Parts: sequence; structure tokens; C-alpha cells
Amino acid sequence: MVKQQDKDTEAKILRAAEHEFLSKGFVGARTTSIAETAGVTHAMFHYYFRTKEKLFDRIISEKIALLKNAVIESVGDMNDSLSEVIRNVINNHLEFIAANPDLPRFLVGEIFSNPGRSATFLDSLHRIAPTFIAELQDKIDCEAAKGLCRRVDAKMLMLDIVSLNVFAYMAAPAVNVALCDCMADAESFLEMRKAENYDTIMRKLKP
Amino acid sequence: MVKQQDKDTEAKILRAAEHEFLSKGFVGARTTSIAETAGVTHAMFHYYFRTKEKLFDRIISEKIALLKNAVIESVGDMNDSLSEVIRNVINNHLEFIAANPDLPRFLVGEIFSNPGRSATFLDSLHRIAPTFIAELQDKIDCEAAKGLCRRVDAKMLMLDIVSLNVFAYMAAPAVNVALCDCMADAESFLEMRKAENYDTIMRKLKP
DNA sequence: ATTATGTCTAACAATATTGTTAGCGCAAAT
DNA sequence: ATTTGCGCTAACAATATTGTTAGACATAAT
Repeated sequence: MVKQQDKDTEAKILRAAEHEFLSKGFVGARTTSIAETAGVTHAMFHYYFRTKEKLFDRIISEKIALLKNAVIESVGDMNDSLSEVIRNVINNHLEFIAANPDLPRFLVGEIFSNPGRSATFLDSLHRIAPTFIAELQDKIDCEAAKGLCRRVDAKMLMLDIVSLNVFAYMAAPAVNVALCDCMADAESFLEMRKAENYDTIMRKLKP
Repeated sequence: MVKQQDKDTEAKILRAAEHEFLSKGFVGARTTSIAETAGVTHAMFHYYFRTKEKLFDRIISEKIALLKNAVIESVGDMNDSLSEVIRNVINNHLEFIAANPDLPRFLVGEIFSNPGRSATFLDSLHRIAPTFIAELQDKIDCEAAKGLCRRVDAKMLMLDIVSLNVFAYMAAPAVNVALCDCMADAESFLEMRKAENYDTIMRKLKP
């Protein structure tokens, strides 16, 4: 049994493909580059994964599952106060993005350049987002009725949160040039944005 | 003289290339598709523009010039009050994005997948952004000294503004799925975001 | 009329990229 | 020992993609 070696090469190709697909997208990725990076023959690529599309589907499915878990966990306990839910969402979302900085740009690029190939992502979004937003709207309305916050549109609030969290990482090279390497220290930038975005959103909610 | 016809085919190729490059990026774009869309022979592509890279350079230069003008104009009069400058920046920036919704994703994708080929964009950014941010910081500090606003970091404020303005358009297909076609009516979405983002930023500045 | 110029077509060439296949070698199973 | 299964290599095949070139054709200049 050479099972160990099998898993090694398969895993090596998977890791190489993940990097290649995430950084260059489906059309930009080259199967030869993937094989080369993995340190295996070009034919091994097809031996393990048949076609470029099949491997792409596998990678994108993994990434969608990862994102789905992160989103579900990020909400935390929906029984917490509104401010706690928002803090949880912002913190967990930002940490997920910082850990997977290429993912947002990759997904956005793919759904635009070939909606059909990444339809599974939009499906997931369609299933998860509206329910969460409805719950969030309930929470907002409830606190607003008690005069604790303004009655804002949950959809716009979510758009604001995601925009504030994601954009800097999506456009990191440009942001660093425009704002003098403000993201150079990844850890402190992350903590800064956590505080900053929470503050921005809470001020928006203040009556 | 067939000068009219010349300009026609040249312009047709340019328009087709613009669309192809902006929607698929440099690697995703196919010169055959461009020629086909333009309704001309494939050889005409090379007759007028030699290579794919040369045409790409021309398109991206045009787009950078367009963006540069928009940025410079968007600032408006730097002698206006802080709130007026911010309103101008947000309104003009949003209108520019709404008129060129593909541009942000295109530029972000290119600088990531091939920084060298789109270095001119980062150069422009490097020349323009820091100066404007320094002026904005002066303005903030000045009003803060009079107790009219909080002393916030101009860099983070700009990041917030650009994030809130750009993200929805960059990720439009996903946003529409998650937020139930909230961008379907482009005109009203644009006006809503103008008001919403101005309000969000001004609340952040409130003492 | 002839020449010159620039647009355009059709065919070709070169390379890149994806995908396939015959067969080698090694380890386990019988 | 033989067979079987599986990872693997090397060479090939097929198509896609970019780029080139010889020459046709029309128009303008001489």
C-alpha cells in the first residue's frame, strides 16, 4: 500500500490548485502551472481530477462550505442584544476575511465572469441571507420600539457592515498604495477595523 | 479617402475590446471574441492594434485617465466646509461608479492577478491619494479644534467612504441575491446610497 | 493610365493549453 | 511465482489562441 504517497500527491495538487484558482480565477488558472507548483507531472493532474472544471468545482465547493460555516457561526446567539449580535457578526466576519483574504475577490470575480459555473455560491447566499436579515430586522424593530435604537433597514445595515469589512481586503494592493501601507501590520489593522466598524455601525443605530 | 470607415472599424474594435477586457480581465479576454463582437475579421484586430497587450494598455490608460479626472473633479472646492466636501466626494464618487460599474472590479482584479501590467494605475493612486488625504486631515483637524467634529483619521474615513460606495457595485450580483434585488432600480438605489452613506459618515464625525 | 497608399481578406504558422493513452514499476493479494 | 491493482511517466493528440503574411481591392495622387 502506497496510500500515504497517494494522499500526498493528491493533496499537493489540491493545495497548488487552491492557490492558483483563488489568485487567478478559473480562466486565468493553468493546469500546467498547478502541476508544476505541486511538483508533479502534468498527467497526474488529469489522473487525479480528470478535468480542470472538476477540480475547480471541488475547490469552490470547499470554499463555499467554509464560508457557509463561518457565516452561520458568525451570527452567534440570536438571543443576545442587538449590539452583541452586531459585534459578533463584525468580529467573526472580519476574522474570517483576514484568514481568507483572497476569497471575496475570487467569488466576486467568478460570479461575474461566469455565473453558471459558480451558481452554487449564489444558491447558498439565496438560502441563508434573507432569513438572517429578517431576524435582524425583527431585533432592530424590537429595540427601536423601546427607543433603544433607530428603526433602520436591516438590508442596508448588512450591506454597510459587509462593505466596511470586505472592501479593504478585496482591494488590499490599492488600499496599501493609497493609504501608505496601512495594512502592513495585519494583526493591528484587523483589530483597528473591528473597533472602527463596530463604532461606525453603532453610531448609525443611535437614536 | 475612406477615413470614415477606418475610424468606424477601429472604434468598433475599441468598444468591443473595452467590454471584453472590463468584463473578463486580461487573461479572460479573447482577441477572437473581440473581433467577432466588433463584426470584423480576426486579422483586423492585429492590423489596428498589433497585439493583445498593446490594446489592453490603451484601454486601461483610457480608464485610468477617466478615473483620475473623476477623482479630481469629485473633490470639488476644497474651501467648502468639511460636510460639503464629504457630500461632494460621496455624490460624485457614487455617480462615477454607477456610470462605470465594472471598473472597480476590473482594476482590483488586474492589480492582483498581474501588478506589473497595471502598474500605471497604482502609480496614479500613489500620486493623487496621499495629497488629498493630507488636505482632508487638515480640514478635519481644523473643524475638530473648533469642536465641530471628532478628530478622526482621514485615511480610515476615506477607506470607509470608498468601501461604502464601491462594494455594492463590485459585488452587485451577490448583493442582489442576498438583498432581494435591492439594486434592481438603479436610479433609486443610487440616490438611496448617496443619502445613506453621507448620513453614515456624518454620524461617525459627530462629536 | 499609372502609381501609391492604406484597408481588408484568407490562409497559414507558432505556441499554449487541455486532455488521452500505452505501458512501466512496485507492492500487495492469490 | 503469478497476478492484480494502482500510482506514475512519457509521449502523443486535439483544440484554442495569438500573431503573421501575401496579396486583393478601392481610392487618391501623379
